[in-house]
Amino acid sequence: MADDNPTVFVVDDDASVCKALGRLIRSAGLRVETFVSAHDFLESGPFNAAGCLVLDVTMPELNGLELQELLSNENCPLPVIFLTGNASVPISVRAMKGGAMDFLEKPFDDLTLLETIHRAIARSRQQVSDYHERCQLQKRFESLTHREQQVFQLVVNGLLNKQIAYELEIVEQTVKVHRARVMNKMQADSLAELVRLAEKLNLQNDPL
Amino acid sequence: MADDNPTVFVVDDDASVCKALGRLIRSAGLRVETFVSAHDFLESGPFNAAGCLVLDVTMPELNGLELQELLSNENCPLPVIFLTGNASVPISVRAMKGGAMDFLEKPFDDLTLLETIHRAIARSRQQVSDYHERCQLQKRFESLTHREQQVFQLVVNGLLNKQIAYELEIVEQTVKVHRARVMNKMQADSLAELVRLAEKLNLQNDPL
DNA sequence: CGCGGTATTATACCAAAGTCTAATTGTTTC
DNA sequence: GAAACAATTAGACTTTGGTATAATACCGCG
Repeated sequence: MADDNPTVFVVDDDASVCKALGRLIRSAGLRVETFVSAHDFLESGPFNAAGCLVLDVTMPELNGLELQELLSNENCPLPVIFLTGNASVPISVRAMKGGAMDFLEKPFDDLTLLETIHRAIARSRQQVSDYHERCQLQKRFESLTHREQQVFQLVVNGLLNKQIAYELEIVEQTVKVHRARVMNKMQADSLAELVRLAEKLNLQNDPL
Repeated sequence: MADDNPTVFVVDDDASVCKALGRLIRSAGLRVETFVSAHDFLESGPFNAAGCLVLDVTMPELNGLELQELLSNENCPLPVIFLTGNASVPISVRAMKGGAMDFLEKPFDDLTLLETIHRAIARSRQQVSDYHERCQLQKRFESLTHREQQVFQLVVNGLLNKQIAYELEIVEQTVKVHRARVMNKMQADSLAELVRLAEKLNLQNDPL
């Protein structure tokens, strides 16, 4: 929806590998950017569009696993595919536990890699669109005044206007005013929708 | 809540390994059952209580990976921890992609294994309780008549009674009757709660 | 000080939802 | 065929929710 031209980022300290991978991926009709170090890659950020990352595990300075961890801490929407020549089980397990899309040993099958890349991009698209949606929601929520947020919370907890009024020690009419503004600002046109928005915002259910 | 005595199932074709693992896990205060083959284990099912599975990868007949896949197809609530002597990267990756909790190489650290087991059990508890909640919900939903299910769907889509009446080509009063029965049978005491129940039931939002 | 934003309340009214009683119809089941 | 269940509708009534207009009060900022 946003950017229908996803980029595959290739990071490998071996320039010839970068070149070969770039050629392969480009041949599949995808945009590619290659980097011979994690630092080079990081400088080209930030990454908020869909895409994926093809990563060599063993690199000087910042290796593949470290880069993966660093990115995941920043909610980077790029799924990671590891490539490696001399891998060990603990490393591959760590990579997968870290949320890697796949972990391929060289020499790998070109088609396998391309297929994995396509799955990664599909996931990335989903992540990016979810993220955007959540951002917009969050923005709307923050546009609510404190009182409106309180009323929002209590409304989606299922309380009646009169009960909300009692909780907040105000009058029912005041609740109605806040409630109407909540519906407007959150762009919800039914209570059902408002509840769903609250769920997406992780508004707790129980807390009084 | 349900069963506060989780069982660790150990499956390894080497009886002495079973024995040693049993001793170790029991020493941590957990209930253990050991099996020397996947078939033996499967016959002791079904497994609907919390627990976890400690699994050798290489076994005759049905190996660890195959057993994992088989169980995951049945929504088995037992997280799997793999143990292996002679592992390869592709196998560990496949295991992790299959949702394994961890993949440990022998010789492994006892404490590491126990810690992993505890995390697995915690996850299993969550899965079991989610599953039970979902079952109860599903039962309630199925206790609704067809008409009531239709009304349910349209209500949580945010339609007004009169709109629902128009959709179903009936009169508003009839909708009210169905709606009241839905609230009763679903044990929801507010529209907000009903919407949340619908979400948990994966009732689609849009479809007319 | 005046202006804008927020919170509050009152009044009044309409629309929507919930409840209760009661009746009719069709289907299934014993 | 009677009993049980499901679906439907009518009528009457109450409660709740939504909307509009208006007014008061507080606060911070320029």
